[in-house]
Amino acid sequence: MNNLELARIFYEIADILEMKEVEWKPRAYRKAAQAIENLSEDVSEIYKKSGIKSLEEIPGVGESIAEKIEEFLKTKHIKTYEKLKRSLPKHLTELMEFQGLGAKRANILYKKLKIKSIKDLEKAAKQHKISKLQSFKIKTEENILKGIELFKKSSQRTLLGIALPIANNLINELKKSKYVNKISVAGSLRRRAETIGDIDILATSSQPQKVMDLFTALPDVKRILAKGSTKSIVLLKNNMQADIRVIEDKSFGAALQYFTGNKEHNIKLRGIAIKKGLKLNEYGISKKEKYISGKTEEDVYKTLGLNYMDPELRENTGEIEASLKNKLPKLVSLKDIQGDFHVHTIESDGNNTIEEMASAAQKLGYEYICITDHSKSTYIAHGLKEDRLLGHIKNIRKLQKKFKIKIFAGSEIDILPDGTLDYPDEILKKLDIVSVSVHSNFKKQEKDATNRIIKALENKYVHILNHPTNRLINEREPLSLDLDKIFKVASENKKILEINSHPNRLDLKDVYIKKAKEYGCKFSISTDAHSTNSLRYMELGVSQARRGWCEKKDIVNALSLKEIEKLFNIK
DNA sequence: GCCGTTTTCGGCCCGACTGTTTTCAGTCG
Repeated sequence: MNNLELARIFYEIADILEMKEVEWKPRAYRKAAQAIENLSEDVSEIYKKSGIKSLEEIPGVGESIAEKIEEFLKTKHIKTYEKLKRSLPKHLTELMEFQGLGAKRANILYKKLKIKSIKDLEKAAKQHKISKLQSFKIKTEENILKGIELFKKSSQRTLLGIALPIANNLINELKKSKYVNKISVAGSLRRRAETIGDIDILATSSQPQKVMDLFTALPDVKRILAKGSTKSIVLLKNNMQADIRVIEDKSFGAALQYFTGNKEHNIKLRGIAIKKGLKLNEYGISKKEKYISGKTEEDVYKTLGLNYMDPELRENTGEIEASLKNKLPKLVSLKDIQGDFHVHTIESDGNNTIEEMASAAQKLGYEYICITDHSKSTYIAHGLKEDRLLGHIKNIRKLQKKFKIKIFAGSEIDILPDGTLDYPDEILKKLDIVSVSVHSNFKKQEKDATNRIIKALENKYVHILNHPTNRLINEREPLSLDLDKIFKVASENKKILEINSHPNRLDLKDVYIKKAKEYGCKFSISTDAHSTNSLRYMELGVSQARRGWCEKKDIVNALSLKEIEKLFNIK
């Protein structure tokens, strides 16, 4: 749990140094912060291996930052940081988070008007003090006032599951135009990050201006934030920002690569290009001003001596190195998925019947589905007591006769605070597939919380651990867990970890999936659907599995029905 | 402050848009 705190500190150090007009260091601190943020292992674990030396192996971390990490691990403080913080007013770096204000202009505002926070900024703008400054005119003041309204509303990133359909809608609208040739989403959305800052769209056209007009007039648009000849930015009605960029056909691949990012991935690619005497930008790869390639992303990677890599991998977490060694994973895809192991019905807190869920799953082309209603302790969700569960199982067996799709009888069983399960073993024996979840006592200390889950995983009837960390994105912190220990136990006991596809959950999350995979764990990608519509969340879970470098062989519900029956010993 | 198959010193991604501007700096992604 040190990584996020350290990343935050290093980002702030970067901001403070930038305010002080220190050159280059801010970039170094940001690079290190980003690397630490994306680690799949806690820095304390890395430090345990061989101290400062192993810390320096983190890309972007050198001697000085490694020492600061050590200091933090030992004392929970970093003296340089405390000192830097004291040298500026408390909230000053908050100004840099404001759209349109960077270090330079924030600094001017502070020096000339003593503006130290967003609150001060709002006050000064309302009193028209800003437009009186020599280097700030009326337009800036207006933009600040507009920006404040937005700043209050939308400090949170949007869930992937919400942004994706909105973006698809925008793209479908634009596709209708004869002026739009090729079009795609780019950015973090194309990489299928769990949350999205803004929607990036890339298109090709011989008439970019027409596309700008079209885009800024779409029905979802609330306000135009910028409109140029090849690039525009709008604010959507749901307060998300959407950007479009239009280029020529011959640059589509290069631009798509460029705008998909992420930033660190791109910087590394450009480094590779430079070493080969090439220049890489959004228009293509060139040598001495002469265009070489850029029509497709495949061309771009090939020219750089790399294999094509799926967007979900492009986070500069080893994919470029893997590509150079021809060791990129062949990622699992939605069409590999043969069934869903986690769905609810009206018997507990779902909205549809067993028949409706089974029939919807059959329509998706699945071979099997597992009905997993809640166990008795989740009384809020009408969890089933033993007698009701036995009746439920009987009902499932009876309904099977009406369906081609295999309906497994399962249950989402509570792991009680002491690690025992909500049903006794005699009941578990009667279920085809046993999956277990934590639904209470979220605040336990790491040791207790970890032991609670490990005890459940050691039950020989348990097959799957659902939403392992129990986080809700933007809402609830994950359980405090020693995940290394849990992954180790899961792997040794051949227990399956769920990748929960619900937009709010996406749990396990990408970096932990990758880590668990290294421990040899297998995964089930499930929707936790409470209605037939939500079965479609599967693509979100698959995208996170892909971000965790999973191949078909890592995913249990990519197995055929026969293989599943063999795996779970179901007769 | 970091980094190295051009380098242990001297570089550090690069281009669009806005407005502070009329030839350029600041900010963003």
